[in-house]
Amino acid sequence: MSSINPFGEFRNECEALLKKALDSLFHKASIPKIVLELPPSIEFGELASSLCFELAKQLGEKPRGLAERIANTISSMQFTMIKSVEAAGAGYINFHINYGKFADLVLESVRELDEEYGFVKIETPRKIIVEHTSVNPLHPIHIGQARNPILGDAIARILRKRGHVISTHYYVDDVGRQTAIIAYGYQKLGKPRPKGKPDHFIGIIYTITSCLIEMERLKKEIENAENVSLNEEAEKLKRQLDDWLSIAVELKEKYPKLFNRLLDEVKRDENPEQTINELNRNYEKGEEKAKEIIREVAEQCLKGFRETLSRIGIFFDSWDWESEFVWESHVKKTMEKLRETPYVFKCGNVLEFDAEKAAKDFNLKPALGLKEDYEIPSLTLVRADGTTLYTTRDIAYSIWKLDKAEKVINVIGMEQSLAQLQLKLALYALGYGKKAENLVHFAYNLVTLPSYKMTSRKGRYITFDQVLEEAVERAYKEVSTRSPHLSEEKKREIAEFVGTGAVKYALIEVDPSKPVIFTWERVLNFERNSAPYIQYTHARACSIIRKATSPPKKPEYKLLKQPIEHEIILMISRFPETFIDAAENLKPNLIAEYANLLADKFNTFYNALPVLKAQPPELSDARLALVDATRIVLRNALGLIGVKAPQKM
RNA sequence: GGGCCCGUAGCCUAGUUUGGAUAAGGCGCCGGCCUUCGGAGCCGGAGACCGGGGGUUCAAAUCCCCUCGGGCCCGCCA
Repeated sequence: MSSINPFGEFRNECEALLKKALDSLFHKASIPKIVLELPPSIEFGELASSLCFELAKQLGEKPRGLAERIANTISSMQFTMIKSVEAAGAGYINFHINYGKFADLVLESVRELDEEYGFVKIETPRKIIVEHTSVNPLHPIHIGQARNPILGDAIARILRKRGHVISTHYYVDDVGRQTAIIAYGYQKLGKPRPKGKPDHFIGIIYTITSCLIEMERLKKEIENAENVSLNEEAEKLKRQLDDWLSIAVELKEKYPKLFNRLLDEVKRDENPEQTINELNRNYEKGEEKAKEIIREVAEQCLKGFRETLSRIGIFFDSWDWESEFVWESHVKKTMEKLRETPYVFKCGNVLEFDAEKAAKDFNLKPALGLKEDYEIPSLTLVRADGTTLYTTRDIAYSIWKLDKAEKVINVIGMEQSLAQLQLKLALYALGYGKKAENLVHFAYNLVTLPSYKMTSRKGRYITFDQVLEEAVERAYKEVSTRSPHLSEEKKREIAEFVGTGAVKYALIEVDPSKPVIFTWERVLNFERNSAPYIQYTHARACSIIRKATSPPKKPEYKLLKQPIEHEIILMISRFPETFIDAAENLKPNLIAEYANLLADKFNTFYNALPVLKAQPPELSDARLALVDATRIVLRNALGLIGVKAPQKM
């Protein structure tokens, strides 16, 4: 006897009995929809219904009386998984589980299904593209961006286990002004070979170059503004310039050689702005020289990204280059089609998309959760010089993705909500409305630093590599004090999965819609961070199993009578429902929370009750099965969020 | 000015989609545990008018309206 969803079996039985009782007692019309809820405490049973409150209103009777009648009716019926049904409180009906039978079902199911326990498959699997990370190849991945790969990877893992066919995509944003700027700087330096990690090296060049370029640009604009005596405007620009000047001082101090060389080179160029724009135009055209230099820079960066991401077990099925969509005319064709719709208008030499009109014509505001009187800003599609903008190219890319898959989940920060909305509306305008419904913007809130705002353009950031390094280093010290007897190699290995696990957990445990303020304390304090705690708990369970002379031979599950044992069995039985919830609502944090709670309960059990030395042997065997099941569920849960479950640590 | 997101003990968070019983964890604080299988652990305690005000309801942290505080967006950046 085994079940992929043991708690579901209990739930079904309760529902069926409740329905039967209601049908026999009351008229169909007065019966409210049956919903069973999880009671706040185990003393109220494992499932409960509050429908008597509603029923009472309909019938003009007291809820408590109704609850008693229903409970009595059910009690006279036949049931298997239920121990008792009681009326309670002001009018609740509480269902209590028969733990003797239930423990048998739960523990046998977990141990039999093992690596598949909990992963209830969806009836209709779909082909889903999860696009995540997609950090621009200009600078290293910083901690503000690190929430993206971790969430994206967890979502992909969860949906895959749900039975969907998942393909993870990285969108390489190699087109645009910013890539032209870094390529410009790289070229001016004579294509230097990177010192250290390539993305870090590129990041430094990028910041210095864009700083120098911005200062040049601002100086000219200030001049212009003063010539036509726009004093207020000039003041504003001067403040911006001051900001960049202070950054220039920082950069010059940190990287004197690179800074001075780039400064000389930029000064020698009569019009750097023009050179950069030309490079950008040439790249969009697919001109060989531009291609060579920009691709070289981008590849250097991606090499660094792959290094970082593979360290934490994140890989991609596809690397999609934005430039390919330009060169292969996807963008051009999409633009041509879009121009034929009534939603594109000219503003000088600039092409604009009328998102507001599209939303109105297709009556999409209610469905998109927008107020009717909110006017959606228009989106610029093409610059005066004929080059395209990011979101324009993203329209073509989105169509490509939607052609390849039935559903597309884009993991993108919530600051891009408006652009994602405009993109979606453009798809409707193009006649892709049906497909656009399957385009999901998985938005997450920002990771910020308490002291200053991270900006990659200004080079003010903490890199993800730095965070991982610190975390692993700190874990190493921790391991060394706790287990000094281990070999150096072993210590390093443990430090690696503890440190990276802690970082992952810290970024995944919080609801993605909430902002996270990054502090070293938050990520590196292993006393408070739950990943090492859960890993430790798992290792503890493994340790007991190692010490057992044999697998449980004749467990007598009826002997598991302690409340904490019941709580663990119940919790384990609910893993499948938690998994479904996390998968259907894209909430990886539920898994993190679940694993932590299960670990808590297991540690309570561990401290209170003996396993191997328990008497009689049938009880010892039953507890051993409980330990084994907990081990399996902890491992399966950690696997969903990409955290290693170690046998020892 | 408009739009979106967030607000729960000193601090970090769960619970809000689908309203139900005593608002749940962790950190920190106070007091205990060499109890056998791993102390990255366990047990106990103090600590919250769920940002504020109205409303709907038998029932509101949860739904509606107003309001305050913080963040983000409204670019020929991405």
